Amino acid sequence: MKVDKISELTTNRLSVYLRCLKQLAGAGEKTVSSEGLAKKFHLNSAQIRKDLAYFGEFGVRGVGYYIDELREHLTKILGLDRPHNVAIIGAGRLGTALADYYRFAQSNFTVAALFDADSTKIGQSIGGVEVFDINNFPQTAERFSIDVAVIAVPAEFAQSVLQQIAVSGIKAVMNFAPIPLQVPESVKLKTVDLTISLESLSYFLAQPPLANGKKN
Amino acid sequence: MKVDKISELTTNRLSVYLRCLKQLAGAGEKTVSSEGLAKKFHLNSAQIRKDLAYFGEFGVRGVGYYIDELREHLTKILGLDRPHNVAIIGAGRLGTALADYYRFAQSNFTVAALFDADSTKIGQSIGGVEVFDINNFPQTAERFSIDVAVIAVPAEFAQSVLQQIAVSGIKAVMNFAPIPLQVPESVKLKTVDLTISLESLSYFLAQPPLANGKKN
DNA sequence: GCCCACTAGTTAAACTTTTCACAAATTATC
DNA sequence: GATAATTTGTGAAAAGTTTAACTAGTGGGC
Repeated sequence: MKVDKISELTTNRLSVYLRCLKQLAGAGEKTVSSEGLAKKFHLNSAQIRKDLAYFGEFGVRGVGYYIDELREHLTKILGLDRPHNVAIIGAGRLGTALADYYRFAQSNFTVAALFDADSTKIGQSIGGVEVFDINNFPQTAERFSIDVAVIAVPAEFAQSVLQQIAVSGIKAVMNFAPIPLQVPESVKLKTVDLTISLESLSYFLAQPPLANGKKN
Repeated sequence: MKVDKISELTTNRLSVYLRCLKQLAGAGEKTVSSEGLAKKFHLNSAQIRKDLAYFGEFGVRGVGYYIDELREHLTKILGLDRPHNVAIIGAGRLGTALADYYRFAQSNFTVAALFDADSTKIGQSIGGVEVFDINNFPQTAERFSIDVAVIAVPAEFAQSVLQQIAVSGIKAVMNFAPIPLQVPESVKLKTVDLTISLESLSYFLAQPPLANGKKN
């Protein structure tokens, strides 16, 4: 089943499937059916099959999926078979926390450099990662083979930082600044907005509970 | 336009609109049209109108929306007209970083308490917020009038923490643990998965750039 | 080697979300 | 007060996503 464009919803789920497979492999399982995966992790089996079928025929009818084999496929599809070097822009509270978080989440992502505009921070080492001058981003990014940037600066600086990142050829950016950004053609931007998430919970709390007990 | 259930996509956008309105108000604007908002923040004007119309007729035809008035409406709809007390479960790297982050993001959310199972952490004060024993969650949550909980514990503990939270009557939970959770009926769970976000960027990098320059 | 149980891949239907397009309402202008 | 210029609110179309149902392989048991 070949298709032009794969939805981001699908690729996000591939990450989830991969994680589930790791868990099953850890438990010593050799194969798993789409139904088995679905039951265990509260997913829909048809959706799993469909998501996987976009990329090839990985399963065996009557058997299911060989876990090790499917893990390899997904790892490759997601580009996790090679290392990625991450730069975090903004060595403030959030930036350093993210650096720490990703450093200890064992994965193919290495936080290779922090960047800041504050001269008192530049040159410091935070958890073994040096803070560089944001104005030298292009050279430093090249030196460390950065391919993913994380924006963790205050909202008002996010747009100009994004521009700086973009011109130095970075293609993948994760943004934590709570502000809509104008995204250059060349860049894939993924925004995580911690404020929106909280406010959406607040909305839920503000709703009058339904009298009939129907799910909201 | 009354409707049974409001989509979460809609309520998330309400947060965005509210933020845009704050910015416009700060710039001294008095009214704004859906088209004006859309242009300025890269949204779709019909969608803005529709999202707002779910909750009432806030606009004036021929004029647009009165910014102050609409802000008040949205603030109320999102339940941001009253304070919320947040508990963060897990006083590790991520938990403390989030506590810090939310403490300084000026908003109606106050991080009132941290919780952990590690006895060496319990009793400590981190950024002015005390760490309590997770086993006393129900009493402590009651004492601080907690209405939102944030799960920032390792994946393997997330499910049991969620259960503990749920039984003590908390209705809104934000989860940072990268694992699918079984959610009790009474709870609204919002998961933010920092790993999936990164992996989805990795997928993008792994894709061969399209020869015809079509957008991917 | 044939049948049965099982399960992937796929087509089609159902559902959700976004976008379009226009009638209805409002203000400014003459 | 009629006319033109706006701009909302909304019904309908379009696009996208999920779920269900079905077809076609696969392997084990006999």
